[in-house]
Amino acid sequence: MKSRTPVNRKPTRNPELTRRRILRAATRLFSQRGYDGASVDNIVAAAKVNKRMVYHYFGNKEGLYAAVLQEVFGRLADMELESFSRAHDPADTIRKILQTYFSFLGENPDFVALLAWENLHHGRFLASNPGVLTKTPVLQRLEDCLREGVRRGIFRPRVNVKHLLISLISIGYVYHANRYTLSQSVGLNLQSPKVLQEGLNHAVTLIQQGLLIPTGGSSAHKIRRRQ
Amino acid sequence: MKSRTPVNRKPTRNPELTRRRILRAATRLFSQRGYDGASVDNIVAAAKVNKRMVYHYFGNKEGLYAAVLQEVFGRLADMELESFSRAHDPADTIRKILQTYFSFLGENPDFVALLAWENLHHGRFLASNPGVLTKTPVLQRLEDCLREGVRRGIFRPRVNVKHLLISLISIGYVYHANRYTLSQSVGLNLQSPKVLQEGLNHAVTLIQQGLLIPTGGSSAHKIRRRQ
Amino acid sequence: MKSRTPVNRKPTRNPELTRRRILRAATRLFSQRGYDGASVDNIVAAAKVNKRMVYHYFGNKEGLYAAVLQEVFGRLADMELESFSRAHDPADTIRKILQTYFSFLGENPDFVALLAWENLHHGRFLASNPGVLTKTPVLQRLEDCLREGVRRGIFRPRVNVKHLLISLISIGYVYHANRYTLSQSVGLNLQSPKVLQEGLNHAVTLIQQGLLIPTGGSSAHKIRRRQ
Amino acid sequence: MKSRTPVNRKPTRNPELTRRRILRAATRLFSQRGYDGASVDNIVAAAKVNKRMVYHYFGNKEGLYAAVLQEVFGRLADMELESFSRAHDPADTIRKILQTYFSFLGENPDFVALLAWENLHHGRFLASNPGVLTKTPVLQRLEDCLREGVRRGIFRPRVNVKHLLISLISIGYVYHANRYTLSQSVGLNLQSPKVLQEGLNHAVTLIQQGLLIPTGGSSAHKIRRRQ
DNA sequence: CATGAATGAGATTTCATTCAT
DNA sequence: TATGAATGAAATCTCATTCAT
Repeated sequence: MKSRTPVNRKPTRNPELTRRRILRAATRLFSQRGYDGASVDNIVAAAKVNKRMVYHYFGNKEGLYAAVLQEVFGRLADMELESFSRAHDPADTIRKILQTYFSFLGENPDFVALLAWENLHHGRFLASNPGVLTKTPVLQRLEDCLREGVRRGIFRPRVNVKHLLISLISIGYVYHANRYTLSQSVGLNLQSPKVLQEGLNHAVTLIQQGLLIPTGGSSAHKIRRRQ
Repeated sequence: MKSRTPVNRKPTRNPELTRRRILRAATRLFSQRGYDGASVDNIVAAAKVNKRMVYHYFGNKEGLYAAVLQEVFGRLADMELESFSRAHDPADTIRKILQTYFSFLGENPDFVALLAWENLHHGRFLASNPGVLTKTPVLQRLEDCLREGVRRGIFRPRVNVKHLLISLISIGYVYHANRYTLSQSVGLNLQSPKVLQEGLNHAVTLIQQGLLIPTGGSSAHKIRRRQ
Repeated sequence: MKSRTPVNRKPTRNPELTRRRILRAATRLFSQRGYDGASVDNIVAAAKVNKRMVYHYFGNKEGLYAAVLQEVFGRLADMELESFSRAHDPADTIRKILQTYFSFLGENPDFVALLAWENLHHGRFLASNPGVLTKTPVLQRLEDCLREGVRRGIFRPRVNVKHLLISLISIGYVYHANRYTLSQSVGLNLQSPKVLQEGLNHAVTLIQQGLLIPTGGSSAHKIRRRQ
Repeated sequence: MKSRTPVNRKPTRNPELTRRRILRAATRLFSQRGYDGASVDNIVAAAKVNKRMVYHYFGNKEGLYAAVLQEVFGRLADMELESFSRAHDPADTIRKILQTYFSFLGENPDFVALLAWENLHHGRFLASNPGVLTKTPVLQRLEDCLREGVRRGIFRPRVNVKHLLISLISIGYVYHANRYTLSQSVGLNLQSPKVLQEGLNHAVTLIQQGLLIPTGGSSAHKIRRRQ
């Protein structure tokens, strides 16, 4: 049984702006420090809004985190819908996919970080918000590409498309997500754009080549039999 | 409404055991929840030791975290020294490296998680504890392997060994580190050992193949020119 | 992780309904959780009205509470005016009064609860809102009844009517207000209508009997002397 | 990932005293303001201890409340074991029980208040802490007393002992628990010791009388038939 | 070596209330 | 009349760390 007489100062009275400011600050801080490392206090200080507004617009910290994930992971979906629409020749398609993921990850460090946080939390938020991360349409595109490559007699048959997509994503991903540890253990400065470009070129060649029909050389033969 | 009747546990008086218990609990909790998510209280509760002991043995929370990193990242170094000792034929070596990293990451989820946390923190602890993660000896081994492959006329020349190592690590790493998000977006259950085995086989073929000298086929030619 | 997509409900534009909805929800929540336990947010959520309306119609939370008390305690006054109108024979009147209070309390758990809250708050609101709980007209009725009983030679003289009224109210009250603790300590399920009916019958006999002129028996004599 | 360097001032280092101080302050404040009305801040301020100690000793606010209930309700159990041990003559026993409850409630306003709070919360804490309020041993004592009274030919047979006990408790209880509202509606100052004493005397007479075998008077006959 | 009591700061969340529209 | 945005204070509880024994 208490009475409280709040003194108001100067309300912003711009709901959309308030919401956006919170979301933007939260995106930055969650991706930098993770769910536990970023406090609501940090976020509202960065967003320059009243703390209460987080609860007004997002319910609670988890709700805010979910909204951030939705927005950031939505960028991937948008990108995937935009790109990969037109058909190219098979080898080019492979290159295009690699390039596109590589660029996207490079330009969206928020995404890279949040994806990593999410995996570390065993996909806990994604599990409770299905639809935030959906099955990628690139899979279909890649399947068509592989089939076409085989039809033209340049690609090996029976390549598993899902595992291939994982390979394509992996190589790009690790350059950005594991920048700091890889720099140390491999001895390459992965912050450098030049090195990143080298990496992408390397990967394109490696994987395009890896899909080709093997030459009749004896050693190549040996390789295939060993698996 | 937890019951808080304090139980006077009698002192353990076993310094080495106490230390190990703390380290074990901390490894689990730090890898599960990260530095911020795991509290000293959580750790001592899991380790069933007195809280003060953490400060006794490790100075503070950061010291404990550093000790955990040292121990866990040390396993990688140990593994790298053990394996890759003697030369096989080049293609086999590639397979062996891939396989070894893949197994190591599968068997050391702590390592995978802590590596990810560390990257998310921009390698902050690794930077202040140099020597925890050193330049890998595998690089030399791989370089020898590549040179031998070229000498035997089966591998392409001018393959960048550092980027190749990154590729080798990447593919294995992502299967384990991005298990949860990849499962959703690609539609493969990466928890399944069978699927993991498929992934490894796929990767071995892809990369071995990717290192071969390309056939004289027109399309392959096109590929190389495009880069 | 509540979903907070705001739904723009269109204004009700029905002042009387809005007021009633607030009052109804507040009555329920205040009686369930007390003044401190029921928040304005709880109440407006239950009433499905805009929070500002509480302040519009009732000034503030205390005003709302006062309005609730007024309404609920008014029911007692109404009941007291309705019942006990015409004279019956004295013993019957006693029974009637007991029965009526008992039923009223059983049918108005809100009243029971708010009365208890009010006592726990040392009658704070009643003190600042005199007239909400007035001296009961039943007192006069009971006095007449006692006098008549004495005149007829069946009731003891010199029975204090105020204390008698307290006794009548007490027994009914406790069955409803202390339902939960009494059930445990006495071992009767006071939720059961059958048990409540037994209790009422028991009380009627006990008190009717208690008002009679004691027999000349030696033991009864002893009792009276002992006090 | 924050660092905090706490500055300690002057630890009390007296666990038993600290615990007692918290418990005493909590008992007072919970009984005065209820669970919701008493804040942990209020309690630690009154107890002059560090807030953290509440959580150290009692887990959380609910745990503290449970401990308070245990202590306060324990007083009733202690009282019940102490009193009512020796046999008196039946009428005296009735008086003794009434008197004892009346005194206990008068001397333990904490108990009265917490009992009321607990009922208002539908016995929520008692339900989760069974054993705090047990079936009273007075029941047995009262049963013996009734039987003896019947044997001696002074008490009516077939009086329900459980309902009688409720009656005995009720009358004493209401004088203390409903002091504020009853004062207003009946017009008696229930704060006054003199009035309380009158009330007790009234109740003793009423109930002792109510247990007697009814006289053969015609009106008394009518009463019994009406039920 | 080991214990658990003690601490101040800060975490998330809810409070009653007022503002602009 | 009605809405929902906005607010400062305070709620419960946890944090990393240090103290006396």
